[in-house]
Amino acid sequence: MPKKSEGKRKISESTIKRLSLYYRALSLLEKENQETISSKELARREKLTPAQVRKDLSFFGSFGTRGLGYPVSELKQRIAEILGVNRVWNIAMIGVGNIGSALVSYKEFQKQGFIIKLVFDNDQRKIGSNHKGLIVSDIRDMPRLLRENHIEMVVLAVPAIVAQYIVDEVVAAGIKAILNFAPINLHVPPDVYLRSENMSMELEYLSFTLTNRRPPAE
Amino acid sequence: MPKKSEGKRKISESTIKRLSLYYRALSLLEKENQETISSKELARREKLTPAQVRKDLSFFGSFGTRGLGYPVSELKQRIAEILGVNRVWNIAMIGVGNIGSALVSYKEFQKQGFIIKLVFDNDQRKIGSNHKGLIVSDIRDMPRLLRENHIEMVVLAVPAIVAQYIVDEVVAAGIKAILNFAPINLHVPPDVYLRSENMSMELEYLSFTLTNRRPPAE
DNA sequence: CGGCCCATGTGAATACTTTCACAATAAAGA
DNA sequence: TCTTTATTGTGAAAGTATTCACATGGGCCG
Ligand SMILES: NC(=O)c1ccc[n+]([C@@H]2O[C@H](COP(=O)([O-])OP(=O)(O)OC[C@H]3O[C@@H](n4cnc5c(N)ncnc54)[C@H](O)[C@@H]3O)[C@@H](O)[C@H]2O)c1
Ligand SMILES: NC(=O)c1ccc[n+]([C@@H]2O[C@H](COP(=O)([O-])OP(=O)(O)OC[C@H]3O[C@@H](n4cnc5c(N)ncnc54)[C@H](O)[C@@H]3O)[C@@H](O)[C@H]2O)c1
Repeated sequence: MPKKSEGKRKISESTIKRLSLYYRALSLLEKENQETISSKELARREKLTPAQVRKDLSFFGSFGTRGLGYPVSELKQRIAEILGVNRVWNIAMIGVGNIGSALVSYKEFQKQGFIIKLVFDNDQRKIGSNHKGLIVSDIRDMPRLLRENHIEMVVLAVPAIVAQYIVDEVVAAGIKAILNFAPINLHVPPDVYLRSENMSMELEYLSFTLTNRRPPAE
Repeated sequence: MPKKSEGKRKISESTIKRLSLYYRALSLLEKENQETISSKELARREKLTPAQVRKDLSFFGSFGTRGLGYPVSELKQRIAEILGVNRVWNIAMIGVGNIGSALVSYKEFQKQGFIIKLVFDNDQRKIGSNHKGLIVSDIRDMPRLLRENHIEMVVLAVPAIVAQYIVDEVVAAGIKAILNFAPINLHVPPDVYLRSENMSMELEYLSFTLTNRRPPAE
């Protein structure tokens, strides 16, 4: 019997990220009609250890069969439930510039159930224009439109200088989950979940490793 | 005396990422003409603990003055050296679609010393066209052009299905650092540094937290 | 239907990261 | 010059995450 709805299971960030990896791997395996997969093979594909895979899954229950492995479709379905991706999420994009447009054009999000229903900007030339089937709304109508459209997540693609201001408005409108692309440290109340993508940080990470890598064996 | 060039100092991924945060914070402080900053204040700005800040910096030397704090400009300069961003890095973008174009248009990378010198595609309609002052090159000329232009990092913005193939070519051309945007697990030799940005994973993380958050106090 | 095989599930051990707590010490003011 | 004050730098402690290692038990073959 799966031991769900227990006390305060504290799941680590790394475990959640790995669940995303497992989910992606299982989706591929399902397409290939593979019926079961062992922790060993799943670990190999994602460059992890078999124990790591089993431990991660064990936080949520016992999904495998000893001697056999995990049933691909069933495990995929269970992870979808855990991640909350067995449903549709309505999303609003704020800022339809370079990165905002690229994200709106990206059809994969929609396939995964992340539906961009609204896009906002404050540029009069953009408001009212058609972006991949979506009419750009005026940022001033945001609070009302977010509520009317049952938006639960917001993606922020505005200049860093206005990002905190916009976040405050988004929070005031009752949104609890924000994905931010502006390279700035944003402040939100504790009940609002904020994740930031920072591409410069990744480039700096590469810069660090290239700069500090062990010199090639002499 | 700073204890650099010691044995096998193993710096953790989290420490390196925080160095990026400190660097960004120090750049802002420098603009505001602030001369010194304490670990306490730096920690407050980046939502960390003062001990964390001091410990991170202590891996690389002693940069502060007891009773006073750290000299802003000097510390910024030292972190730039540690991260390897006190210089210019030549970058090639592969794939000039939605996301590739957005990144090429982004002027901040250039300001930080990450210079996109070449862009590649395999679409005949795109090859030869002008993208923000850069002529799109034919992917078939990649190995030669990467070498001729002293490219040291490659950003990958091609469809997932061709990503492994392109990575193999990039590795064969001698590149040791790759930033990948395709949502797929790429395999590279151990001396090649690969980082991946996965936006779906961040959305799934938000989905997880919204789904599993403690219910509002009753 | 009995026994062997194999991979799970999980406590315990290990490894890694963060925080604590305080001695050391530079600056500033008396 | 001496005292006070503030903040660093760092071992040691506490807290997390990962890996080990093996008992457990379902599947399958004979
Ligand atoms: N383009 C990239 O590749 C890239 C990479 C990393 C980070 N970023 C970050 O993403 C953000 C957007 O970058 P971009 O290149 O798309 O910039 P951009 O200037 O092309 O787009 C920003 C958009 O936000 C809109 N905007 C400005 N103020 C607004 C407001 N108050 N309300 C609503 N909309 C407003 C602008 O009209 C514009 O359409 C920036 O913070 C940038 O630093 C971009
Ligand atoms: N657009 C987004 O917002 C977004 C978000 C997350 C991830 N991604 C990922 O980034 C990658 C690119 O996405 P996109 O939306 O820009 O796709 P896109 O189709 O707009 O662009 C891909 C580009 O790569 C080029 N290309 C294809 N095969 C090539 C080859 N063999 N050699 C050189 N160039 C080749 C295409 O001609 C095209 O210009 C994809 O892997 C996608 O999953 C995109």
